Amino acid sequence: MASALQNELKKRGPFDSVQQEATLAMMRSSDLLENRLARLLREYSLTLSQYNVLRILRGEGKPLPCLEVADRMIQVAPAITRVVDQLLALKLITKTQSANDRRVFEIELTASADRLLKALDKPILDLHASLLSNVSKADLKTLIRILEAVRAGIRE
Amino acid sequence: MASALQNELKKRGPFDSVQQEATLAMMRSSDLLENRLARLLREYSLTLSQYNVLRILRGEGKPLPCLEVADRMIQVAPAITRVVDQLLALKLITKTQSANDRRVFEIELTASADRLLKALDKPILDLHASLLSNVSKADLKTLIRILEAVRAGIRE
DNA sequence: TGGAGATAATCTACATGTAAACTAATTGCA
DNA sequence: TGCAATTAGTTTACATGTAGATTATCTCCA
Repeated sequence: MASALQNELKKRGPFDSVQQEATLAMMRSSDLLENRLARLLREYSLTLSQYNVLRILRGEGKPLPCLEVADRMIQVAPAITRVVDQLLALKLITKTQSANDRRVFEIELTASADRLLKALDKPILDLHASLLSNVSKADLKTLIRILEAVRAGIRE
Repeated sequence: MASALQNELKKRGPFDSVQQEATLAMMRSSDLLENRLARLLREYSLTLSQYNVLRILRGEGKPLPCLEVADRMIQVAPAITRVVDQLLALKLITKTQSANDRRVFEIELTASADRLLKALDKPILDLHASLLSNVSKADLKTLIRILEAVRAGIRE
């Protein structure tokens, strides 16, 4: 015999929950944002992955090993290898074998990448601002805080 | 001459903003959640896309045209065509040409899909609950509310 | 010192997502 | 009526993400 609660849930499918709704909301919102960002970057012949690698390297301000970059992108090693190859071909990074540990290859931005990133700053900033223009700063800070808790919980 | 504000921003790279931080937070959180869900679904030989199609069809409770399903997934038409083909091969859906409009193909769950979804309900519910277990219900509701505003703003 | 296990990165294979061009069918309107 | 524009869906081509196996190097410790 179905409970009243179960009957109520049936309206939105069995076993629905606020956790499920939140997860779907995050995935849908993120997809939309990714699409918009990718569309802007395409005008500069960059993919989102490529841009992220460049952004991380600039954020760090010094050369980084490949897998260090992968970690910060929640990406898997083979994907980084490919992106690094692409960026090398575009002469946006250099890759040098570390003297200390010859397994490690360190990645560094070229001057050309610095210029490209500089040219991208304003358009990217504007896009971010415009995409989230109808969300208050206070809400954005709340959002960031809650999402931090989400990620902390996922990684155990 | 650099302003005090610019100097301050330099700490985290030029032109950083709360909007940018929020966007990155959403994308990273969503990626983590997607990975976990995909991992669970793989045990049932389903991809996240396939599961989403099934879930949407069950939620609707009646047959839906292909592109109607695509809309709700923020997916592009060709991707749906492929997923539909896969689900057809797995005998989890049926596809019938509409009599009213012969351009339209309506998709419907099979009894086998109903059983599969039923078997998945509990594990999926548990996973969602566990992934977000350290976020309070109140925060989840706030999260959902803010994300709705985010999406409303993106679609104009 | 030397071998087992760990680590950085790559290679291969495959599934998925997106864009662009295309087909078939419908609608609107002149 | 009939043709232009629109819409549903497919096909093709290509870029990206993930898994699993592999290579090269390093670390630890018996």
